[in-house]
Amino acid sequence: MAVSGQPERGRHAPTDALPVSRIRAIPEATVARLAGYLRVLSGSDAAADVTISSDELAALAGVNPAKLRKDLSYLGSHGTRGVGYDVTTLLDALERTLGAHEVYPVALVGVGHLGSALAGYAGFPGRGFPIRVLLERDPAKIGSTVAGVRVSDIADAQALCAAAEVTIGVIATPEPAAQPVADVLVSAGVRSILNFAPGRLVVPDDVEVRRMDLALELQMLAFHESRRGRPPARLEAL
Amino acid sequence: MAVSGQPERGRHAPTDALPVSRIRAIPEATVARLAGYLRVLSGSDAAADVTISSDELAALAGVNPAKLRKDLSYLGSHGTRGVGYDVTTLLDALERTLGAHEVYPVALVGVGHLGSALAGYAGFPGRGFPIRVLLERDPAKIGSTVAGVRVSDIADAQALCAAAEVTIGVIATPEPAAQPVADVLVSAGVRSILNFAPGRLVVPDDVEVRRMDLALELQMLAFHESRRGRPPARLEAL
DNA sequence: TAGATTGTTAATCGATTAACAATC
DNA sequence: TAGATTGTTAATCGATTAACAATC
Repeated sequence: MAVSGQPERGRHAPTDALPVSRIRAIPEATVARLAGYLRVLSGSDAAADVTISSDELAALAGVNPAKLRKDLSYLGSHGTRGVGYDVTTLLDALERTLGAHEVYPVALVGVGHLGSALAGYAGFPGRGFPIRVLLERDPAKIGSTVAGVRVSDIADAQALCAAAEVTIGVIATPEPAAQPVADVLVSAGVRSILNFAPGRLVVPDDVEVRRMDLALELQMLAFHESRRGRPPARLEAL
Repeated sequence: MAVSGQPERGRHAPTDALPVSRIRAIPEATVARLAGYLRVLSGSDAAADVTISSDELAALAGVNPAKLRKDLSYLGSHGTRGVGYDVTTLLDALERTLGAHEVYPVALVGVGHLGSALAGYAGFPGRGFPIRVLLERDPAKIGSTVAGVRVSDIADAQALCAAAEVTIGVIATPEPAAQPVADVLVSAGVRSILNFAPGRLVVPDDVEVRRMDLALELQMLAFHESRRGRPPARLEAL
């Protein structure tokens, strides 16, 4: 596997035997864009062609072609100089790297308006993320059925998540419950959390949290609005 | 206003007369963190103290103290060396810079499960973002009332948004409708859009779009899960 | 071979962080 | 004054982009 006789690149060589896609850590921003490329490529328009150039795909994805090639280089070499990328091969490499071939069972906590709406997304986008567990604290909701799944007691999180082999937890509770719920999910073995409650969660280092913070996003838009010439509707304080 | 007699710092001096907070463009990442500081400071715990140090606030917000001070320096000088930041003054500076004193009327498009849930957030977080207009394409929904607001025809977007002085548009439609809806909002004068539909919107340069892309976030979590030792539940293709 | 396009290097840009002089 | 903490500079780090040699 290792290149024999050649001087080694890195100072240490513990990753020599790993497949190419693991040699370098892929930057977060690149992963996000890779998901974007996968999405545009899967969208039937482009998939019809046998081959696609970095310029074409970059235009579809709305990014700089140099950045796109740099991004794709993290997958290894899947293009042909003078020709472009074979769409099928590239799709496969993207899916493989992103783990998009696999199924990630989801536990969703908080079956209020938002939680129910999320559960209703037909098992979440693209069938890779089936909601297998619904959890609640409110006894009035426990036992009911939402989107075809029985709502269970948050107290049973550990057993249910283990049985359903849950890998991703989604928090759709009111703000004050978010941190305790995260603690419960973590102790139930969940290592990936999507958080719809505002604010930051404190979790162990090996737990990945992605935020969907509506209040934050609105605040960012408000900032930009307030910087525009046009003054907003009305002033409150002051 | 300008420092007389002193050599000028920048090459050009067109911003000399502007208030301190506008002299430098504030990086996007900094704005996001500023919103975080505002949030922790408003959370009654910290607000009780008269003064707070960068170390304390940094700990509360979960960031590096040096970064915090750098971030706050974009607001101008509001701290006292040897003492810390006066909480009231800092809160005011944060609100002023972020435009959090002001009200930003919202138009929400797509009153399905997700849209209704969003509308139900009691006029959106913190009363700064009242939903004034609800828009739909489906005749069956037009005329109904959701969260106390009448659902109107998307065809009337322009008149309704103008009358309500809408500054922020929220897209909660199915994916294929997102781009046309964005076009409608833009032509209705909306310059800030929060998009819950997957994928990228094409808009003029002066329109700010923030994405809340559930599919993308799940994909990011899936990527990290697939890199862990523990193999996920089941393999699909291949 | 000539034309096209990748993969990668190097330059640029911007953001994070450490360190410390200024100063309360 | 001595101790504490800001505001800012400079160093570091990482990501973006341009440019081009490799090569189909």
